[in-house]
Amino acid sequence: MDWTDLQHFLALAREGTLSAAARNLNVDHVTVARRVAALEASLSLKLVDRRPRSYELTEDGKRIAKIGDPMTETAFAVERAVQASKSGIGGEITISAPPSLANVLIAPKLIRLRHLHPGIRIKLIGEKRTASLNRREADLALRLSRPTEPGLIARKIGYFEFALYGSPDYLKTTPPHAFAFVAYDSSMDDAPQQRWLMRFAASREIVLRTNDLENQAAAARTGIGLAALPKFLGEADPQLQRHDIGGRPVGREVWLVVHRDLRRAPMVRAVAGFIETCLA
Amino acid sequence: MDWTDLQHFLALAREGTLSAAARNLNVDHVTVARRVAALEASLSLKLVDRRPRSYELTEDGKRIAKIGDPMTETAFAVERAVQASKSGIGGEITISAPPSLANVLIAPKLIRLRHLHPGIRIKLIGEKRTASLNRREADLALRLSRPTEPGLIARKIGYFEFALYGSPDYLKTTPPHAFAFVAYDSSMDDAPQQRWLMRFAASREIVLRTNDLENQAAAARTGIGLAALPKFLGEADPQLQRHDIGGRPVGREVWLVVHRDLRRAPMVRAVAGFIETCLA
DNA sequence: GTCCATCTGTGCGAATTCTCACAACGAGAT
DNA sequence: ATCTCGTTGTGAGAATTCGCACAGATGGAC
Repeated sequence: MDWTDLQHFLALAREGTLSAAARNLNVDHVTVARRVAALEASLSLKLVDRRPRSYELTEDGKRIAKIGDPMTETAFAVERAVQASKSGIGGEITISAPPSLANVLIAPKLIRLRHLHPGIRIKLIGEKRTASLNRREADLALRLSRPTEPGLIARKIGYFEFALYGSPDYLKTTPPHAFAFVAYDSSMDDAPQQRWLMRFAASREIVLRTNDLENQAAAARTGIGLAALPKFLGEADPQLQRHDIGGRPVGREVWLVVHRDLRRAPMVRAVAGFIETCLA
Repeated sequence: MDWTDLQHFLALAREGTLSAAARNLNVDHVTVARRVAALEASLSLKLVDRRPRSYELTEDGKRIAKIGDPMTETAFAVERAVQASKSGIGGEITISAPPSLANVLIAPKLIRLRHLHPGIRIKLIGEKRTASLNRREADLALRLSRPTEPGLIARKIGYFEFALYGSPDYLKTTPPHAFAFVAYDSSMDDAPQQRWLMRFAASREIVLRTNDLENQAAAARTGIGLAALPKFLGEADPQLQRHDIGGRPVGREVWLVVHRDLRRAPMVRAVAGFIETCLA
């Protein structure tokens, strides 16, 4: 049995479509189709039903995929072990962080990291979707809450508060009872800063909902209303002015997360230390 | 990371040499060498030291091999699951058995099995070395004692006794105090039939030691001395005559062994049932 | 309806990979 | 000493595999 064939089949089983599996494996979708067909031939067992617009696993295929799935996990464990084995500081390291943190607090300071360790190549992923450290989509991650996945080690390395910001002109001309607001869309309704904003807004209007914090800031700058922004974003922007309100301010913790297997890797330690200084 | 590269590296780590790994994987040794080199290149990590006459794992290589080893086990589990998934009775099935059992009790009757299930292809391995059912070197195995490996299911399906045999002429002309004996070599000193023979021989001479029971039988036929042979071998041979001695006879049980994962596979059940009738 | 995005299937040329044959070398047996 | 067996290394040709470009088809948005 060809292991690569099996790898492609497992990717197909996991992702659901040839194309998604192909993206996942960084190959052409045709290759996935061919390898799955080759696996079926070598096992003399039908694993998928080829429907006009989709591949569907047969019962046998589902069973095989379930049994073979641990191979994927082990393969990732091997990759982590490899990364951990690398003694020198050099090569590529991937950092995942919420976009705003990545843009404002990390990216501008990366030049210093390059200066400290010239051999290093940094890949910074600013994504809302939390990258999986288990699957080695990233070596290090910044998160706003303590992760619960097993195998991950998290350290609280920072804290930041939110405040309401609007354009100076808007704040000067608009009475508080007429404030309009900019918020995340409803998928973020559980986030503390969103609840905080909603409670303060009460019955006043939400004029814009967007998932992107930069968009919220941009909207607030134009004078459309008030947005809840991290202070590290709002204070640095001359086109935004803080509007203080009473009560307990809301804030989020910043956690630095690393997989247990990579904890001791020199490069990971170096970069983790650097990120801590960024947030100090 | 290429899974096939990893597979080749794991085989090398397990087998110790390029050539042995190549045999194990049914490829050329050059292929193993290249794939291991490719793996090292893609991981940027040295896994083996290339010495003039051997490959030796580096510390990193040992660690990686240990971590990746479960992949091999899972791959075998997949193969077993595939075999178990095959609904019809057809295709190849591998049976492992001690050579004498294979030759005398199984092989002559296989024609009947073919008759019952024309689609079946049988691979009968008569080896002293017990094939690993876990690694799917065989689907079914006959053993002379209950196996202890986890995951295996064993049923006692037979019992046979040993007796001493020599050529009729030898037994007629030789007084018991002058008997000479044919035995297994010392690697079999723990086997019940060997201990039984040795105790009876006491100080009398062992003139031939051979691992192969057929050789023992052939030697006994020529009149060199007495050999401890299964009755199913000795009684059927007109050139051999039993020499009864007092005391408890020695015998061995016959166990039919199958991996838990294959227990319910139709073809395995069919062949297992057939083998039981062979020994009934 | 039309457009657009997404998915799978096909044919072909290019790149890669494998096997084969041969070589060199050392260990152990005779 | 010689022979045989098993090991790794090298080079070349053959076989395989892959990616690309394009096609067809479907569902959703407008």
